[in-house]
Amino acid sequence: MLTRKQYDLLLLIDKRLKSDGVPPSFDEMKDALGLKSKSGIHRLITSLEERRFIRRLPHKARAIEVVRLPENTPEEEKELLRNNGTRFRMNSSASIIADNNTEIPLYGKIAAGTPIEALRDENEFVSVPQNMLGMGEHYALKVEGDSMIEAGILNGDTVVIQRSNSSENGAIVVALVDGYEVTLKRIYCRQGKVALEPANKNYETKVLAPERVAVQGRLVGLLRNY
Amino acid sequence: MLTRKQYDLLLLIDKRLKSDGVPPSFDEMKDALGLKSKSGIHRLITSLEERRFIRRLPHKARAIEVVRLPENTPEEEKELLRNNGTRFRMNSSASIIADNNTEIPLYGKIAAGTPIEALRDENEFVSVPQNMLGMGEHYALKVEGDSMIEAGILNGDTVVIQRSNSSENGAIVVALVDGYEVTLKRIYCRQGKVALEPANKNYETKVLAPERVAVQGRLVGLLRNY
DNA sequence: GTCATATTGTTTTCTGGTAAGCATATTTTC
DNA sequence: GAAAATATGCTTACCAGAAAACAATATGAC
Repeated sequence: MLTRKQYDLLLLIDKRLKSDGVPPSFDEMKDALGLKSKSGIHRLITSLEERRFIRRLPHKARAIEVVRLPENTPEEEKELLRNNGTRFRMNSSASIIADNNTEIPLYGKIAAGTPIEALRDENEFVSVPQNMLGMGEHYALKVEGDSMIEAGILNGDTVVIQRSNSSENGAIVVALVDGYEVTLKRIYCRQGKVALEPANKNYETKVLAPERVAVQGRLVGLLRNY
Repeated sequence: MLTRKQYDLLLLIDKRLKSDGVPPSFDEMKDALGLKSKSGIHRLITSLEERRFIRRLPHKARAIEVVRLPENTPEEEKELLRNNGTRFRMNSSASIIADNNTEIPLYGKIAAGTPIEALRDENEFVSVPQNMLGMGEHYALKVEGDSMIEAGILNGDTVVIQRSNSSENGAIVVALVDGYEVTLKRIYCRQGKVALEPANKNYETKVLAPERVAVQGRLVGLLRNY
């Protein structure tokens, strides 16, 4: 996940945050890593941000925050981290990864009849209360259209999806039909067929052969802003 | 996240709050940081407010509150903070967990026709994505009943309310009627009367004299778990 | 009205972050 | 093993923001 330099820099920032409370400036990082210019640091920082190990405010001095540390931190280092903050361990070290990972990627929009727009590389994220997340991988989609309006899912809502290939009967899922059309629908299995049922009288339930339908995830949460 | 000055000032305010119960004035802060003018303090305070470390009331003397402390306060200082006072610990540790999720109090349930159950002292909290919150104070309510179902607000949903006494026409608000009945409704002002309109054909719009209705807050967000 | 507190403005200085260009390792891929 | 992609190193230059100082108002408290 990280290169040596990126990793070293991340640990440095984390260390400094814990010892001083203030993150190092680019110049200080430059010195600490033994570089002669800041631009290298700039690129490392950019990578770390892209990979969501740190978060920052653009154009602000020392506006860096460590979001998480890499999982594979060597044992000795982990030991160190652990001893650094026994009581407040929740915010230090890798435990963050497990329970506090509250940002999930926003993959795009979903609407009846149109495929998801591929936004994945744009690196957009949505923050979600962690109690909304269960096990496994989650992502978010923006709902477009009114096909699920009777289930209280409105145009513009953000839905939280747990990645999964299976589904219980009657669950609301993200389903891929014929490999290109993605919809958010209630799913039922009836006599060897799969029914995708919208929650809007103006739309029709589609009954399809199981081969044509691939479940991509299960609806686990919904967020709406007014 | 913070520069040295910002960080020092934040700790100073926190310390004074805990030892005296009263935040320092601008002048006192100026002296404590060894500045020769208050304007610097003003700017530091502004940055701290921007970054949501403190909250303040405009035009009020010493109206500063510490919302949270930086994630990576050095251990010794944290130790101090822990021993000094529990006052703000809930808040700070809560937001430490996940910077992007703030915890707001869950005051109880709200339903057409029945008052909010007072849960306030039970100290229940709900975590919400920070981008759902605007300025001011927020709280959460659990929706009971189906009176707003056509607005996509279902039984069991959690609504996020921004405390406020006023409202725009057509907004969904928490309204207190005759001092005892609390409902979540769309509000309209018509010819000197106030209309509280449910989003369900089976319920009726109430038209009341303005004196009988007190707006308690404005709907700003909604959370649902499946 | 007076005093203490807050807000706003301007200027200057300096630190810190951004950016582009080019060179050099290092890793990946075929 | 060579080509390609990625990561890193270094330089220079530029610009934005942080900070300090001083001044002038505005506002709330009493």
